[in-house]
Amino acid sequence: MLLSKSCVYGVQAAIYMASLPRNEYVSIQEIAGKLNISFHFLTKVLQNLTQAKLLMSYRGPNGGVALARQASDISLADVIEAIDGGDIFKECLFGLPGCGVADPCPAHENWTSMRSRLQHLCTSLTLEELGKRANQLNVRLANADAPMNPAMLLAAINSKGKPVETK
Amino acid sequence: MLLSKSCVYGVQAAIYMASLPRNEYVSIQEIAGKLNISFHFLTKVLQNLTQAKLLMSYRGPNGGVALARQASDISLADVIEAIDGGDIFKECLFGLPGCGVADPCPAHENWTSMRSRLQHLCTSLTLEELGKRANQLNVRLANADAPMNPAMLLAAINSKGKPVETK
DNA sequence: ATTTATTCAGACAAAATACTCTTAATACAA
DNA sequence: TTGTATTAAGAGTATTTTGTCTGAATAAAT
Repeated sequence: MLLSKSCVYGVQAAIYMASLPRNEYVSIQEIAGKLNISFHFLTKVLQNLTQAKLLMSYRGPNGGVALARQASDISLADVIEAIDGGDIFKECLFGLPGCGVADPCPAHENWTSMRSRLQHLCTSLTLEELGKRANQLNVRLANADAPMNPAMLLAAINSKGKPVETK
Repeated sequence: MLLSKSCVYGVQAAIYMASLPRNEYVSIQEIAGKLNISFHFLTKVLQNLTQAKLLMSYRGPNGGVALARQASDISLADVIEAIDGGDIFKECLFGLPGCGVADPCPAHENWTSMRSRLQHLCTSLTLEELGKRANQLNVRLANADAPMNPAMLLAAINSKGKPVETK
């Protein structure tokens, strides 16, 4: 996979926070529950994001984490780099150290152009945009067995008359 | 990294074979030596390629492995899929199972277009092309501390009068 | 003050990946 | 027909990644 699992979790959590109506502290418990991720593991992952100043955290009752900047000012690339490091956008396809114009691998030209497209995509996708999309009907952030998003819940209520019972 | 190490080794070996003047059986010893890869590990990796009918193998003295089809008829994607599986070209950016038009993640649209570019690149890059490039001066297939490729050796001899001594 | 809810830090365990080694099977050569 | 060079198969080890757990630090509420 392109992104490590840690990285995916971090991205999902960041998008989840950006999808909320207001940027308030949310407990990692809540995020982990909504996204079906191990709480303790997510805690570790999000520490990377707070250390990178993408999140701010607050301890104690009603504490949690929140975006440290406007969602429109945090890119997908910011989150990815904070967790997996910036190498994704620099690395050789074959992982050869020093692969570059002076000393390229046979796929260098092709790969650098792919890579910069990828980087461009990730730097131009903001949490704001991703958060908006996450709120749309039939869009989901995590595994199918995770709780529905607000839009889906609302739709389910409206169409059925009463919400489906969950065990 | 996008590709597993096993996969990179397999790709490197395949390109190495395609870079040779004729498609003859080459011992895995030789390949592993030239590419600075553990012999036993490479053996395992290449077994995937022979099972996938991309390589043919022959045991006993003067045995080895060789491309099972013309280098122009084997794509980078063929090799990648034989080792890492075809999921690379199908997977969701976040690894969500079932992510698709009906049930997308927030990055679905952007990612599918990137992914298909990647797939197109890998299916259109043939071992023939990559092998040719590997034979060019200052192009290398593996780590810098691996032996030089034929073109580099030749150039070194011609420019210096005698080859550089290596410890 | 004490309890409670939270993040932070780090030890530990499990799983996946990468790598090593040994033995078997095969085929050539003397 | 015995030895030798090679791939095949699979057991075993090491490293990295993923995940779990426990305790400390912090801050609010009672």
